Order: sequence, then structure tokens, then C-alpha cells
Amino acid sequence: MVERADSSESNAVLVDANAQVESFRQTRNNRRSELVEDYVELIADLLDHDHEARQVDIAQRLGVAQPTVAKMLKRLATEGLVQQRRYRGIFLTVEGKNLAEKSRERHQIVEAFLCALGISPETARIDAEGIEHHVSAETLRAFTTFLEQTPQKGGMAVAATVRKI
Amino acid sequence: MVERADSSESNAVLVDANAQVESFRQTRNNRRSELVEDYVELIADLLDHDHEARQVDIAQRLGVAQPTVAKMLKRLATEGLVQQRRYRGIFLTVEGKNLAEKSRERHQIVEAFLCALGISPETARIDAEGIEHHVSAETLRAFTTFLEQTPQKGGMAVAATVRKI
DNA sequence: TCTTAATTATAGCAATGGCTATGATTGCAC
DNA sequence: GTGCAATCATAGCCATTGCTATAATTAAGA
Repeated sequence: MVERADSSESNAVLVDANAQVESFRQTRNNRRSELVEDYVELIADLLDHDHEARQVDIAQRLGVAQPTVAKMLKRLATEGLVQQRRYRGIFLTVEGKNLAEKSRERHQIVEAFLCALGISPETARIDAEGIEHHVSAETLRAFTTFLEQTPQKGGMAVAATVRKI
Repeated sequence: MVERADSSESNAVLVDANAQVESFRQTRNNRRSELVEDYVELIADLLDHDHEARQVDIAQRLGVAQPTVAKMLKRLATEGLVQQRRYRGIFLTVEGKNLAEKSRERHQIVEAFLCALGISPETARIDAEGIEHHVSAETLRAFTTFLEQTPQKGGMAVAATVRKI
């Protein structure tokens, strides 16, 4: 190891390296599962609403091309989350349904929480879409607690949002 | 367009498709800039602390291999965010410093906000690392407002965190 | 000075997530 | 039943972000 400027030369404080690397690793892991969660959540919504989930609709809602969806669905099928019959719609397996339900609940809590903070519904919707995948169980509990403690704004929002489907 | 089950057959409510696609697009955009922000923020921290930022240190803190860092630094250099001299440390350009400062501030507000909600410091650190990149200006303002309104917990946390460097 | 350890650069590979273009299939309408 | 429009499958491309292995360069110490 080459000698270098000692930290005592600076009054700057740095987060512990081991802790920081853990944060980055966790975040990279979350990033990898984000897409999967988005898909199953969207498929569940479409199934509830239209009683079927077609590739074209998924593609249109995600804003990507249909072959992109086809490729991802293959992956989800090999992971046992969806069941696809050629030229038929997509269906969720039990495991897929469980993941979808978990993701949807978390998504709605995050979105309701942001609304309860006074953030506009549009911004809350956009930000929740990105934030939801990085919210740990502990943070989700804190959000829920906050919502319960502010019924004047949050309570109704949760009720309205959680009961959306 | 093939006729399909009408939505009136279900009491499920679906978010407007145009709005939803916008959320997903925004999130994909955010994901693309996440890494850049992580790098410049980390480089700024290392420069403040050690007066130099070496590839090996960046790699160690991010938990990735050194060639991964080398490749990314090339990209940051072509984007005008860092200046690298072969076999020398990395330095931030003015533009890089600005981005780093913005990212760092946002990061610290998010982390302090989570702490103020009663979330443990470890969890707050991990979750903030993932959440920060998906927090819009409006949401950041809401977080700041919340921190100012809860000085008993949040105020000190912000002060301590924001003044960390 | 000269060796050597640390650091950086580069080559090449894999997985992921996009895309366009095009062919295969299905199912409704006639 | 047949044809056509919609949908899905597949091929092949690109960019990104990770990796290992290895070469090149720097700088510290003997």
C-alpha cells in the first residue's frame, strides 16, 4: 500500500468503507429486482382490470417495445413468476401473485406517504415509482406509522389508494 | 384492435396509461444517471477527505472491480465531469463539482429525513443510497420542510449530516 | 539507480435491457 | 371457411455495467 495523505490532515469525515460498500451492493441488488417487480405488479393490475394481460398492453404502459416485453416475460417464466401460453395472455403463478401483491402494497404505501407529506399526486406517483424498490421493511413500517398518525391527510389517502384495485 | 373485456366488467381502477408510462420513463431516466451521481459524489468525498481520489479506493468503496471504475471514469471524462491524467488521481471539473454538491446535498437530506422518521441510522444510510436518485425537487422540498418542522429529532440530524464534510 | 510493489490501462467476455425488422399465429368478420 | 388485422415470436443489433486476466506505468526503497 502506497503511503498517502492521512485523514488527520483534513477535518472531513468519511462514512465507514465497509458500511458504504454494503449500501452500494444493496442498491445494486435492488436495481436488479426493480424491473421484475414492475412487471408482476403491472401484470396483476391488468389482470384485475381487464381480466387479461397482453404483451402489447404491458409494452404500452411501460413505454417500451413489444419484443422487450417478450424477452422479459421469458425471463419471468423461467423464474416461475408467470405462465405464458404461446399467443395467449400472461398469467401469474402463485409465486408471481405473492410478489405482485407485496410490490403493490409497498408501492401504494410509498405513494400515499408522499401524498400525506403534501406532495402533489402527480409527483408522488412519479417519485413512488422510483422510490418503492429501495424501501426496506423498516422504512416501510415507518411510512405506515406516519400515515396512521396523520389521518387528516394520510389516512384517507391510504384507504383510497390501498383499495384502488 | 381486438375487442376485449371492457373495464366496466371490473370494479378495478387503473392509473391513466399516459401518466403511468411517464412515470416509468422518468424512472428509467433516473436509473441512467444514478451511477454518474454515485461516482461524482464519492469522488468529491474522497477528495475532501484524502485530497485525492484513486481508482482503487473508488472501486473498494463501491464494491466493484478496478477496471469497472476505469471504464466509468472514461465516460465521466468524456462527459466533462472529471479530469484524469494517466496514472494520476481523479479530479472533478467545475461541472463535476456542481453535480457532486447537488447530489451530496440531496443525499444528506434524504438520509436525515429517514432518520427523523425514526428509522435506524444503518437502514437510513442503505435506503437513502437507493432512494436519493428518485427524489424530485418537489419531494426534496417536502423532506426539507418536514425536517425543519421536527427540530427535536430532524433538526440536529440535518445539521450533523449536512455538515458532515 | 534499479528493482519492485502499487496503481492504472486495456482486452475480451457475459448478462441485462433496450431497439427494429420480420415472420408466425390467432381469431374476428365476412 | 377464408382473409385480414392484431398479436406474439424470433433474429440480430447496440449500449451499459459488471467481471477476469494481463500489460503498462509510476513511484518508493534498497
